[in-house]
Amino acid sequence: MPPSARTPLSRDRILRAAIDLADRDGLEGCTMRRIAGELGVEAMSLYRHVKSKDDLLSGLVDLVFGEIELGEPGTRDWQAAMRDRARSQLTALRRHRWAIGLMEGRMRPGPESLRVHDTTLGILREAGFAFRAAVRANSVLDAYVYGFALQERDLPARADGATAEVMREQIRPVPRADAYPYLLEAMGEFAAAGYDYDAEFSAGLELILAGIARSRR
Amino acid sequence: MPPSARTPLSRDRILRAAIDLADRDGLEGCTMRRIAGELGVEAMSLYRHVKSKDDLLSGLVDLVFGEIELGEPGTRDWQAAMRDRARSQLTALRRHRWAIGLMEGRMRPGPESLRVHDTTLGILREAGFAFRAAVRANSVLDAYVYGFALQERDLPARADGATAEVMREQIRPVPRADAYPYLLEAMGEFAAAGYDYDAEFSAGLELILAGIARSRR
DNA sequence: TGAAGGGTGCTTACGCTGTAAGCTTATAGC
DNA sequence: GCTATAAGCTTACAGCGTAAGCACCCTTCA
Repeated sequence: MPPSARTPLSRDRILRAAIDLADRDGLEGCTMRRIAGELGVEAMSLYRHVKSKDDLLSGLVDLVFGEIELGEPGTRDWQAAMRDRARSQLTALRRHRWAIGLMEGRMRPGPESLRVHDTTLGILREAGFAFRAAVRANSVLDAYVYGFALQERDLPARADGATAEVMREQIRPVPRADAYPYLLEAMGEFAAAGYDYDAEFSAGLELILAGIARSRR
Repeated sequence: MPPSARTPLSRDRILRAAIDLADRDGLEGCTMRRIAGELGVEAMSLYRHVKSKDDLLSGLVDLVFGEIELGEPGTRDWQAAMRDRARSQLTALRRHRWAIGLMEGRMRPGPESLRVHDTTLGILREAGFAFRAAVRANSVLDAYVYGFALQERDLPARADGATAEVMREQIRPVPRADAYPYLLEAMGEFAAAGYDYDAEFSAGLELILAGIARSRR
């Protein structure tokens, strides 16, 4: 193959290949050799552009942060802004489920991570939140979004009949299945009427936004 | 060595050794060979008592769920009960930071996990929550606790001077450090006055509890 | 007393991982 | 056209989870 035919490797191309692979095969499917393979290259070649696997993961995380959309501080109602931010964040986490456990764990946050945190804080500050209150509101909302994404990722269940069946299956091996009456009640209900993740997310979000609004008097 | 001198292996002994190892060295330090080493045994011997590494992890997770303390449904004020539960859950997650990303991800939840979810639901139901409201309240609280634990785990920072220094360090490599004015403000504040995780957790928790109480009118 | 059988732990081996060291080839500047 | 530099490749190693099969001990029954 003529050398001109191959696009040169770059950190960006590597990260993009890696994120696609992770989206498709999960984090443990995203190995250096597979990423390289995807780019028609050997594993060790990646190390010219990436310090280590951990560095690569940091890059991926920052790419995900980059997908979170935020308005400008001071341009809108803070509740609307925070609502949009939470939704955008959830969307990004849904698109890249493997990232959920990684988002906050990086030793040195990338520029997109810094941007997100700074802007969110800014929105609250410009809306008149006292410093401590802004940090707290931000922390509570953030915790909620991550936690929700975590729950949602791990319930293999969507709200169809299969869900209830799966859960019932899980409970069966237990000595006395009726030892969990409330859980069984829940399963029956969901099997009958379904469970709408989006609606539940919104409901929880509104509840928290109201709590924040109220807590600053 | 005389055979009577060695305690026989068992699933329970293995899980206990593994949880200690994970607490000490983190999840990636907790390999089959190391666990075995801790017990004076070869790696493959573990497979007599544990189906796979994943099975072992499920066992660990259920052990952590087992540390979450809950009262009996119907015996107390639901807010007090949920507050205690959230604190107990956070304590368990702090003790076993490696577990945070694993707690909800198991394909078949163990008996302790089922107990926790059932009892929490029960507390709310017995306090008069409608079915959907109980599930929602539980989900929001759960999300908050996991999310908070996640944030807390990943900020290597405690609220001392080192924290601000670390964060400042992280921002430095960025083109224009003053591109993050709100973040810098936050760092300055925390460096001066500290950041109390427990207090922040409580504040967020109360905010959510109030939101839940209000949302059911 | 002895033989059979099952459970327990060990040995060996395989394919996978991240990555250190050093080599080779392509490119750019004079 | 020669040389310095960078980019990608090759080889190799230690460690991972675990499949297959062996060796031993402990129980049970004749």
